[in-house]
Amino acid sequence: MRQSAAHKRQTHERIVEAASRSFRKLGVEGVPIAGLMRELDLTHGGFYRHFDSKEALFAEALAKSLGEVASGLERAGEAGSETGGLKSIIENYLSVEHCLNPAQGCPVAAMASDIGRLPRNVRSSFEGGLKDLMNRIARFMTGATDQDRQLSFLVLFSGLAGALSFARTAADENLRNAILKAASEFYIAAFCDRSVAHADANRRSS
Amino acid sequence: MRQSAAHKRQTHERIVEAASRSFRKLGVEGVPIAGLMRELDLTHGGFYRHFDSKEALFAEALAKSLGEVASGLERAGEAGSETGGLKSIIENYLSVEHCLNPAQGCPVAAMASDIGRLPRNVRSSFEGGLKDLMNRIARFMTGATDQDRQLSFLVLFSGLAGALSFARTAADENLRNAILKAASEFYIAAFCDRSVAHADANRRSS
DNA sequence: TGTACATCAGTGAACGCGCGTTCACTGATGTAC
DNA sequence: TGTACATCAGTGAACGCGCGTTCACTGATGTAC
Repeated sequence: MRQSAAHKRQTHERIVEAASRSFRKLGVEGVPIAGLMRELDLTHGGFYRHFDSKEALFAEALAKSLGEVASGLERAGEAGSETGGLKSIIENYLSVEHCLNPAQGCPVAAMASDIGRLPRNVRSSFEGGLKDLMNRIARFMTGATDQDRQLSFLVLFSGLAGALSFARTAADENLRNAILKAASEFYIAAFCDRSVAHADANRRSS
Repeated sequence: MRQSAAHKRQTHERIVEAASRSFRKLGVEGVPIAGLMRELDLTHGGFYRHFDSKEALFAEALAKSLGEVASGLERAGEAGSETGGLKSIIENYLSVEHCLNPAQGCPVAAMASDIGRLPRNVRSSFEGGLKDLMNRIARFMTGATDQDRQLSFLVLFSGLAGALSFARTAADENLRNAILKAASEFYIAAFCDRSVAHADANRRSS
């Protein structure tokens, strides 16, 4: 029952899509290939017509979800452009909705520790996707040079991911929401209002 | 070959100690019980004389490492008290050394995503340890009330953990060090120098 | 103090299970003539 | 346009392995007399 080339591409895409959601929700080890394929009404044997290994799928799913996050943040930034865009980006990232839906959210917040333990070559390809993200969003940052804005973005992004990831560890809903709110206000004040502290830090480091 | 009660306590402690290091380095799934016991020149069968399950060990190891982090940060804060303490805490947390040694470092930075996926009861006990940590370190924060200082601490702590965790995903050493440096300078500027932005955020949230 | 017995920390084989990966096979699709 | 053949996406059984956990056993330690 061979399928057409177009159908193969579609199946490949469906696997990556489902994997990217499951990995974010359950972690790499929490997603068996057989289960993933069953979810798509396929059997596990066919998996290796599409990917060399589970790790290769993970790398591809990670890249895809990182690209989606970039698009989402870009959209949020453009939608809120009358207040500089960045405020919308921060509020969007630290929303209760994002916190409650890791499967559709940022892979860094959902899997930072898993990514850190990956073999070097996979981390390098991840770094590529990350630089794309950085280049698309850095324009919303304040800062004199491109490099300033890029570094600022990395600081902000890691802080946002840390806050979201941390909020998700909270068992108590009130604590979780308090963290999201406080972090959101802090980063908006630090990076949007006048970015005093932040500009200082950059100036001193140069 | 029954051992004395004192010897049992000592063995228990050795297992927790080795586990807390291995879990931080390799993640929960990366540490088989048999391997852990072998590392201590024991066999895996005896494990269940000490713990109900692997998960119970994880909870205990997590609590222990969280307590050690609290002590380390407290020590750093007191050592650098002439500059307010907080600067030392931040520099200590975001040091290259901490980044390169997850096994001896902060469990939140090393395992945030794993913790978020834990069953609720384990997350609740983790939250207890976290509140201890918060209560010990919040005194180094600026802020009018206890609650202000505690919330500030949570924002700072999650940001630090995010930056460290993110730096560890970087395949490129220069990028990794740049993130650590930029984040360190940013958080020092935001929370130590005058804490302008931060005080603003707190004021607005009340 | 000595003796008989219960306890239980630690051993090592075994159980049951789920996982990533492989492979012979099927049959619809694409291609060469 | 029709026919013969090669390709290869997907199937489902199987392989090999490592894991968490259990269990009968051992023998030093603690306890009761």
